[in-house]
Amino acid sequence: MSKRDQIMDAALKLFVQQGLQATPMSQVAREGKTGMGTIYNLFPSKEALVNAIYVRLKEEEAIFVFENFPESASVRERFEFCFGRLTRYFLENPLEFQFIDRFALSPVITETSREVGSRLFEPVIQMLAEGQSQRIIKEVPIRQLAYFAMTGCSSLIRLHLADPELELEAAIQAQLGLAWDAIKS
Amino acid sequence: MSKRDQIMDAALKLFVQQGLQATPMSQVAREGKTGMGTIYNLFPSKEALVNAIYVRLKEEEAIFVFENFPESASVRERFEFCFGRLTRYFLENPLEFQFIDRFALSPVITETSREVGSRLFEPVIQMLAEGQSQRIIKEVPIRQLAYFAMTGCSSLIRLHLADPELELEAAIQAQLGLAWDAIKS
Amino acid sequence: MSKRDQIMDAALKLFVQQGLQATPMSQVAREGKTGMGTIYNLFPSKEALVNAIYVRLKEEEAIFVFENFPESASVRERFEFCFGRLTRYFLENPLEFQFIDRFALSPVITETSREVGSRLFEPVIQMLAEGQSQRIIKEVPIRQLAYFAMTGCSSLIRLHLADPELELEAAIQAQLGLAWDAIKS
Amino acid sequence: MSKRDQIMDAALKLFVQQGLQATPMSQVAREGKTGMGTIYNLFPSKEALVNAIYVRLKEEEAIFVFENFPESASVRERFEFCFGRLTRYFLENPLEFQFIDRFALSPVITETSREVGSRLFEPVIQMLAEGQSQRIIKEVPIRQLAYFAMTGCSSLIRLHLADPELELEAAIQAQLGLAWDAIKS
DNA sequence: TATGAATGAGCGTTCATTCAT
DNA sequence: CATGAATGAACGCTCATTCAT
Repeated sequence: MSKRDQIMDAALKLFVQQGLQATPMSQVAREGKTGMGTIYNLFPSKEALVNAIYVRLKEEEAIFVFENFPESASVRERFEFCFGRLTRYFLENPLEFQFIDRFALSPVITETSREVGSRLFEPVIQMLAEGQSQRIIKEVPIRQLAYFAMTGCSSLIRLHLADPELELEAAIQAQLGLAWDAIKS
Repeated sequence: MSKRDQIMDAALKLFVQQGLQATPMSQVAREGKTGMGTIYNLFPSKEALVNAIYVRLKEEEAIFVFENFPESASVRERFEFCFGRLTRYFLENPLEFQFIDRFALSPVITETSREVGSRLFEPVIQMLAEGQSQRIIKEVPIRQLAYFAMTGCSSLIRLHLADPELELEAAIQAQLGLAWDAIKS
Repeated sequence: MSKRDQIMDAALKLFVQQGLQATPMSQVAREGKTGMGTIYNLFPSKEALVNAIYVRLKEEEAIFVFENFPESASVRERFEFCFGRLTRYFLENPLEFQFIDRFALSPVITETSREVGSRLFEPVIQMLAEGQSQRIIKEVPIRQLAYFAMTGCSSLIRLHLADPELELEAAIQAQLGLAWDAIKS
Repeated sequence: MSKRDQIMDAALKLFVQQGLQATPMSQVAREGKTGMGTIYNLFPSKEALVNAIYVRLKEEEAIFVFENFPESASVRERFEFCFGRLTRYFLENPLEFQFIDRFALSPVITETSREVGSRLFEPVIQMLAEGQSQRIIKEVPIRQLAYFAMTGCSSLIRLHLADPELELEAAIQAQLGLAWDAIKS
């Protein structure tokens, strides 16, 4: 594994477990099995490291969610595909979820980084638009629909983190039902 | 206004605008028009101040949301009452919303403080349970329904903060529709 | 008991038990059952309080040591009288001993305060001078003799504080023997 | 000279000249020609620095006092050797003397550090025991004798610090005479 | 390129002192 | 006179960042 990845992985774990400011760069170096200098050769600052992790996570998320995306399937099928994938991705990668959930809105994440995150929405937006033109989806501003569905998705993962006993498979199906019923017209 | 309130108000504003760690206690003192010592006479540490603000906001939120709550109205009416109030409260108090939204999951907020926040859910949980026994609400674990609806509510406020142009009155109505359609059976 | 004495007694105890800088004036006020303001009405500063205690202790010490001093007894008898009294005084007043032992050389004690302490030496010096002219005492600079005998006296009390098991009456007699044999010609 | 030594030397001087609490760590850094961080890389806290200095001084003292110690010489000769060396060591190293004299009994010096100091006594204790079995030394508890002689030794150095005019060589000889006459039977 | 010892600005916190009551 | 809430300068300590090796 590259030094770069070692550092990002160590930092991801520590930032989530301890918080951003409670994690000194020296600890990131130790856990990442590198020296301080190496980190600063690869990332100009702590803030840059945080942003690099954010962007990488968003990219991985997008890749996972849209891999084998059935472009020509029905709106309903596409909706369930991508929200199902998203939910599963975060359930299996709790560190990644928590990082995004907790730091996305923090001022350390720059506008530029946040824009990368928006890319993910594009196919969703398009799908919802198509659903609206087919009169399958409610006539509500698309971004409002998208936000609503995606934060609904986060809520399940937070619930799971708070209570790991939860019967997951059923919960995921139920959650997709809630989200779809919310937006379908 | 009491010193205590001056300090909490100044801190709330600064913490949201600049972030927790980017706000030195000396700045809180200056904005709160007190000396550092006064803060530390009232709050044992910075962390305690953050938690005190969190708890106060949660209490104010609960008071606002459940004031004149129509206990004997229909489930649908009660649902719209409290989610409508919650949405309006946060739309009118963006600082309060952002503080809760951003710091609730941070490790500085103690479990004890978080429990205060849960109190707020109780009447909502009860309302949903009643709806389920009347077969108006889906047969999905109640906490899942509650989380889903409440984070859906936050999503509108985040949307509004990102894009203040949004036509609010219509959006609130739409949002209540989304949430209700999600959970009704 | 006067406020002044309450404060000095509380401060004496706390300063010895915790150290000077580890004892806030607020704690002195609390233990002395007064307010902060009262302390500052009676003593202009913390330093002044420390010095006032030092001077009072030195005066009490002198009074105790020279009470009923047998002015016309032999040099040997006077020697044993005053060193015996000094030893006993500090053995019975360990707080007082520790305060003087530990803070006398600290820079908080002013030259002026220290001079008060020297008064105590005068009759001792005079006694030693008389002993020298009678050829009973060694021909060594008198201050050297006096210092030697007095610090020897402290050593027994430190020993007692470190090991309270010590058989005291015998130790005091032995100590007087050591000191006398040291200085006698 | 190592950073560690630079820091300890600067701190020794400042602590003696100004007192412990009157010396900020920032001043130690400045005088020691290092940054604050370097101090805290080498010593976990100010207290640890004080203790490290104490232990180092005690070790240096022991080395100086017992170098070329005539193990097989007479008790009298050994007595004069080590008390003579001790006296000279402190007369030549007044900073070192004052540090030990003033802080040894302060609560910042831990029990652990103090124990290091006691090592120094061992050969002295043994020598006195030997003297007692030869009936040269008084039948008084050995620790009492040792304490008496050693604090007697300090008294000369304090006298010298108070009055640097003192004719030293004669005073040292006189002092050894006082101490020996005190303890010999 | 990789390292980690060195740096010092900046923070949270304390506490001697004041002064309105 | 007695009080103690209010003050803010000053301290111990941390940690992001640099740079000589």
